[in-house]
Formats: sequence, structure tokens, C-alpha cells
Amino acid sequence: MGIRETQRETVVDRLAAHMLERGLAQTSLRQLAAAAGVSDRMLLYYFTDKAEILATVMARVAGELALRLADAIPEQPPLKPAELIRRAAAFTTGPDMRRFMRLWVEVVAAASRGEAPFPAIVAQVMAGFRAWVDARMDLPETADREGTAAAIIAIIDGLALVDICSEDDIAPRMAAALGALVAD
Amino acid sequence: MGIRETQRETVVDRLAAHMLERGLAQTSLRQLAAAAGVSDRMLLYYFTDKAEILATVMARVAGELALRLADAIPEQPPLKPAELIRRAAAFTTGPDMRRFMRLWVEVVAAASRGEAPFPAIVAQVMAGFRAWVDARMDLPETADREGTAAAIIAIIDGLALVDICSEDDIAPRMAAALGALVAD
DNA sequence: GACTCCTTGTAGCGACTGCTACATAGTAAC
DNA sequence: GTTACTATGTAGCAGTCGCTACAAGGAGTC
Repeated sequence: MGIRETQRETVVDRLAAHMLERGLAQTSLRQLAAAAGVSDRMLLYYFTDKAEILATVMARVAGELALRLADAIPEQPPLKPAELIRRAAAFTTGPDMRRFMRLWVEVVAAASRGEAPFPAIVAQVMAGFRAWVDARMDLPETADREGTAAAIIAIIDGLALVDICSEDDIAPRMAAALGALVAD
Repeated sequence: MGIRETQRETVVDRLAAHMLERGLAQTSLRQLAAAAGVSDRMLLYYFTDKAEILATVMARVAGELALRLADAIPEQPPLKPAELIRRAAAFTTGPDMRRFMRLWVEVVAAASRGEAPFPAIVAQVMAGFRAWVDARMDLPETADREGTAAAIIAIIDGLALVDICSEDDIAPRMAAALGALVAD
């Protein structure tokens, strides 16, 4: 592996940490370069353009997210929706996961205004969410499996969005109240 | 009312329509000026700076949103959480409201990265949401009223966020599945 | 040493950003 | 008619954006 590839890996690592910390706020080429400890000139030597940088870094972040999700709740046994929601809510509002969810909300907003490469990233992450829920959801044959999975994702993402908006730490109470709202 | 004030009103009207249509994608001064049918020079004659423009326009949008919400579901009689969620979900995923919810997600993201004047706008709109839910929610004395209201808002906002991400029109199925997930 | 290729710094391009200085046209008061 | 104030256009500032041309260092080959 040449210097270029080694440096690429290092840079992606540092930028993933940077974006988890700062969201999409500090993502100009010069700001990214400073965060990665290289010059902006070299950033465009390692990557072809800014979109490729963001796509690569976000793929790394998405990979870490997928690892954590897979570890958080096992696929077996499948859970009824209410229990799945409770466990997922408790997990995603935890201190470690909030950075991911906050970045996720920002990425969705960027995608909604068509900013490359975010629409593609959103499609990929969203597919991962759906598969994750689908693999863990115990649902009667008669129910709408896709619709229910989408609803569960919506609930989890909604918690993150409201969490971002609230200066006081309402997440635990919100998650607890949510647990009471959903029933098997 | 002088020409300046009259023009201000016209500009705010047009910009509110523009931002509901385009979100935060086209909000440079020159783009806003084009949408309002004036020169960017005049925009900064009617308003002191860009933050004041955005704050004024978003206040107008928030006002329209509040009107629609107030009309959609009456305060009396108060509804049990599950029924309130069902009715609010059906309403906010409707064709007219989706523009509002989409813009709302973008505004939350902008606020989360500290971009003026969005944090203040988010605080104001969020307080409106809380009051709206609180006024319509029939909840036992023993329950956590604030936490439950936050959870309901999270569910509604989550529907909007997932709606944005999905190219196919999954909102109705998602709303229906959600209705089955929540119970009185 | 000459040649070649990978790596890196310097410097800057053209486009866009929010914003402003300056001049001018119009209008009302006296 | 002069004065004063409001309203509007022209032009451009300094800064940031993504990106690139160009040159030079460094290492290996012959």
C-alpha cells in the first residue's frame, strides 16, 4: 500500500471523528484539511473532489453506525414492535449514539435539498435501517411489514430530532413516555 | 404605511412561499432577491441584514403553520395520546403540510449547527408544538405530561423525516402502521 | 548525472457570499 | 427654487468557496 492509500485511510479516520463531533458545520475543504492535519491541496490529491471525500467519510461513519446497531440488539429472538421500539429508543438516545443521530438529521436535511453526495448516502443508510428493523421485528403475517418498519424508524429518528432541538435533557423522559405510548 | 413597510410585507409573503417551495436550498441574498422580485440591494434596504430577513420570513411561515395546526384539530375535546397521534399523523403527512414539515427538518438541522437565526426560530416553533399538543392531550394526572408531549412531537417529526428520505410515497402506509402501534 | 515518477507546497483562478459606498431620481415642505 | 428626505440603481469590496496550474523536492533506475 503506497503512501497515498495509507494517508487516505488516516484522513478518513480523522474526518469521520471530525464530522461526528461537528456535524456538517465545518466541512469546507480548508476546514476538513485542517481537521485532518493536511493541506487542502493534498486532500484533493488523495480524493478526486469534495463529493468523494464526503461520500468516503460518510461511508465510514455509516459503517461504524451499522456495527453499533448490530451489536446493540441481537437478531434473535425477534421482538414485537413495542419492545423493539423501547430497546432501540433507549439505545439511540444514549450518550454514544447521539452524535450519530444528530449527524444523521443533518445529512437528511442536506439530501432533501439535493446536495451531492448526500441523497445517495441517505438512501444507503436508510436501506440499512430498514434491514436492521426488518431482521429484528416479530410481526404477524397480516401486518404491513414495510410500513411498520418505516414507522419504527420514524419514531427513532423523531426522538433524535427533538433531542437536537431541546436544550434541557428531555430524551430520557421522552423515551420513557414513548414506551408507555406503544403497546403490543 | 410608507412604501418601505408595504414592500416589506410583499417581500415577506413572496419569500415565505419561496422557502416553503425550495427549503433552505436557495437562500443567498441574490437568490432571495430574485424570488421576491427585487434587487438584493433593496432587500438590505427593507431589512437590516440577512438574519433579519430569514427571521421575519420564518416567523411568517411559523404563523401560517400555527394557523393550520389550530384549525386541524380542535382543543375540545382533548384526545387520548393514541388518537391525537393518529389524527396529527394523518394531517401532517397530507399534501399541504409536507412542505412545512420538510422545511422544519431543514431548519432544525441548520439550528443544530448554530446558524443564526435558526436556533431562536426552532425554540419558538418547538414551544408552539408543545403548547399545541398540551392543549389537546387527555392524559392521566399520574403521567409525565411534558415527556409525553415531547414523544408525540417526536413521532410526528419522525414521520416527516422519513417521508423526506423515501422516494416512493410510503407516508400513508407508515401513518397507518403507526396507528396500529400506539394504543390507548 | 540524467530521466522518470510520486509527492507536496505556493499561488491563484473564477464564482459566489454578505454587505456597502456612492450617486441619482423622485417627492414633499417651505 | 431650494432644501431635505426617501427610494433605488450601479458598482464593487473583502472574504470564502471548490478547484487547479505550476514548480520543486525526493526517490529510484539506468
